[in-house]
Amino acid sequence: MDWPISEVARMSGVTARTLRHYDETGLLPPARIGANGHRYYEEHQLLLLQQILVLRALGVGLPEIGRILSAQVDEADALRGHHRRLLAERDRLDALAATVSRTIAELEQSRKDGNPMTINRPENLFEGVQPSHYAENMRDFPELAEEVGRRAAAMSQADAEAGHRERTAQMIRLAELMASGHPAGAEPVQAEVDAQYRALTRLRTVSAEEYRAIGRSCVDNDAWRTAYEAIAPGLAAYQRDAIEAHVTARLS
Amino acid sequence: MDWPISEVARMSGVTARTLRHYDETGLLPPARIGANGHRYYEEHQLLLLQQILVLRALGVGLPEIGRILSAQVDEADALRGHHRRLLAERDRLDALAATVSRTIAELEQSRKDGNPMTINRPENLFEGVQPSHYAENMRDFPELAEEVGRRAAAMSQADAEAGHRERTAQMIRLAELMASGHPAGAEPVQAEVDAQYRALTRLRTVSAEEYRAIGRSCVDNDAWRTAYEAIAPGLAAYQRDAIEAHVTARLS
DNA sequence: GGTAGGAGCTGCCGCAGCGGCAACTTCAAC
DNA sequence: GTTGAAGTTGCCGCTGCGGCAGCTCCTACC
Repeated sequence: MDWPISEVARMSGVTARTLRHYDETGLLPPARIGANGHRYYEEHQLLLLQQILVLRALGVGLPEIGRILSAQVDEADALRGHHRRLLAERDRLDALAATVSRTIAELEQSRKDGNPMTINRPENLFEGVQPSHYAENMRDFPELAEEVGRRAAAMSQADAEAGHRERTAQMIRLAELMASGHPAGAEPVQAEVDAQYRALTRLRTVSAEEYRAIGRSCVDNDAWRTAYEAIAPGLAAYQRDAIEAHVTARLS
Repeated sequence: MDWPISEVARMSGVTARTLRHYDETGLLPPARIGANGHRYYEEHQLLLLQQILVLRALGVGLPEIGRILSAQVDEADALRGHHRRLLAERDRLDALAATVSRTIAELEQSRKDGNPMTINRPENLFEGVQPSHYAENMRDFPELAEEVGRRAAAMSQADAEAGHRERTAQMIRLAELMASGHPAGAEPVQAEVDAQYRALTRLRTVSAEEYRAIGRSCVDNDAWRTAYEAIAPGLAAYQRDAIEAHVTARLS
């Protein structure tokens, strides 16, 4: 069973032009090419196309998609990965919708009050806008990521939201300490980090060297750094230094 | 209270380059420009930027975004519109995730069976991939759209899914009638359309002329036509003709 | 008062991912 | 045998920025 290009275009919703483009660039060659030069696709190509479109919907670039598909050993495993990422992206949109909802409420409130609308925490206007672009967040700590993933799957929606709010609150407390001039090694900062560390060890034992690596990731990992810097400039490095100091002072 | 470009970039997560680009193209000029040429943004600009980023996340092009923002009378109303579209987009991702999930199941089933994986309905591989790109679907029938929207909001997740499946089943039955050679005016086709029409009138009274217009929309409205054509080529026109015949034969 | 570093500015070039032609061939059907 | 739909290969163009270079500015420190 094979299909000509127009049928594949109809079934998948992409244009024939796009399919030709994917052939030209080597991303998705057809199963065979007729003596007349026409392209014919089989089931395997449809499965590949599905993956391509899913990844594209997640904002992955075509060259990167090509690498993922060619490096792929188990198709079902790969699909499970895509599935996870789709759900994460869905949650991001959910968060974005919640942000918009909050903005509406603030807008109406200020309209009722008559004051000209003053935004208290402008950062909050943009929660959920960061494009996830195939978040390979925790690739440096695969086991930890797995553990966290398993816990997250078991959590309810409300629990997940509460967790997220708590982490944000932690970051804001840290930002305030930074703004008020405390060096990273100062007592109140170290108390915060200690609380963070103990929350982490409740999940799993973390060695001093591992914790130091996590601290470095606050700056080195793109996604994490962005999250910190969105709260306040320099916060990522501040968190890293605070962890550094904590490890030196209390874990060695 | 105003912020320099780097602060806005940090808070919103976009680059300063992007903000300059939005100024150059007139999409988002800063609140004021200092004597030194530096750009400064105030709260109103942050609110506009939020809308720009939300719309961009929905796949709306920058020129279109510009038109929407300038045509906007009530900010809160506009935000409510964006909010609805965000939720719709989230649901699309949900559908896509479900499709992937189903593919995984089929893949594992065929692996257990040992047969080389045969796809029964290849179309099903691609449910949810059509980019919604600011679906202005029912703009031709604003009242009907509103009614449907209100019902949809009151429905549970399961109800909504069931409704979607039923509509898909209708389309497939129609496609089979078309494939077996029945003309659009033939009895079994007309029976289908009659059932559709009666389901519609249960929601709201629909005049003959209105129903004819809905029929034309199956072909003229991009989103609807795509949905029909994804099932079978020519199905959109077939549905339109069937409605046309139904109106002529039974509603006049 | 010099100067070093960071942030801002204005160009300008380039790239990804196609869309939209044009010009030609092929296929299926009547 | 003709005709209309569907296929092919090019090539040009667009969008939405990223990434420079080259310059100005401001602040801070010595």
